[in-house]
Amino acid sequence: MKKYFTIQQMAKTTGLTEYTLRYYERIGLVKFIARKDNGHRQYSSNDLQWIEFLMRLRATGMPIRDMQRFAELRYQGDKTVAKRKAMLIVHLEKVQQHINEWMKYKRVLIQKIEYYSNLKQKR
Amino acid sequence: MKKYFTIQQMAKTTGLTEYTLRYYERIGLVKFIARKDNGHRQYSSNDLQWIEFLMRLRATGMPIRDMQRFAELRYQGDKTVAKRKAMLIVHLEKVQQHINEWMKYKRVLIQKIEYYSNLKQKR
DNA sequence: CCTTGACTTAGAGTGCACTCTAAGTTGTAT
DNA sequence: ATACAACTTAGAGTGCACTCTAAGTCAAGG
Repeated sequence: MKKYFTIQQMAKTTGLTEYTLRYYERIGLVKFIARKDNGHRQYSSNDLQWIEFLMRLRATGMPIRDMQRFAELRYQGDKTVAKRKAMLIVHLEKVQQHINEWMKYKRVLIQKIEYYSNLKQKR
Repeated sequence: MKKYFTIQQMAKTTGLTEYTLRYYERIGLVKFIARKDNGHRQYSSNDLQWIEFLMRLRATGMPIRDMQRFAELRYQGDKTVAKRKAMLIVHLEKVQQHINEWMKYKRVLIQKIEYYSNLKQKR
């Protein structure tokens, strides 16, 4: 019992616009979306999962170019698993660095806020 | 014994380009940079600290518009401390949210990597 | 019949934050 | 003297990731 989605439903579910969904297809991030008799896209829940994964990669700052590379590998099938894994490991490291950086900046912010609080007490 | 920097030295120290340093002045993020007799900028270590703080705000995703607002308040002096503090508290919350989000995505990445590892073992 | 919601290609426009160029000036260093 | 490193204004260009428009087609539902 498979569930299918129209492009509009996908837009609503993912938060991407229909434009972006077509754009992602155009640039090869998403491929082989099933079509109804009338040519309308029929996204499967599998497609949804893939798009949501893409969204996470974007949200963690992966450039479109790299995502295209990743998608290309994915669509080549299981033989590229090692390469994809390697890409994700590299990306994970970047994500970790980013988190570290932001935590450092967070501390700076907290210090600044504390500094402002102390200033207030003095006057 | 004050230390002064030329724009070139500032560029090197901060990692910003000279263009960007002038641009930040143009849009009001940085003001009242001292000048030598010949009109050349003389950045003080105080200026450096301010610019480095601005860079941290940028690095943590604060839009230029908000930074302009913050800078404006700063240049209005101590009477705006409360407002600046409030801005930083709001920003801190965003930074925290962002860190949480990225940590969530990090876990997703780790799971995916593990999934790939398991796939490999099966073949 | 006509509105709705898809679809197509190709290309233009947007917003952000720079980044650079042009075309000139001025003062210091070799 | 000449090269160098600044400086100015004003505006153009860049790169990214969308976002939208034009101008048309097509098929089902009320």
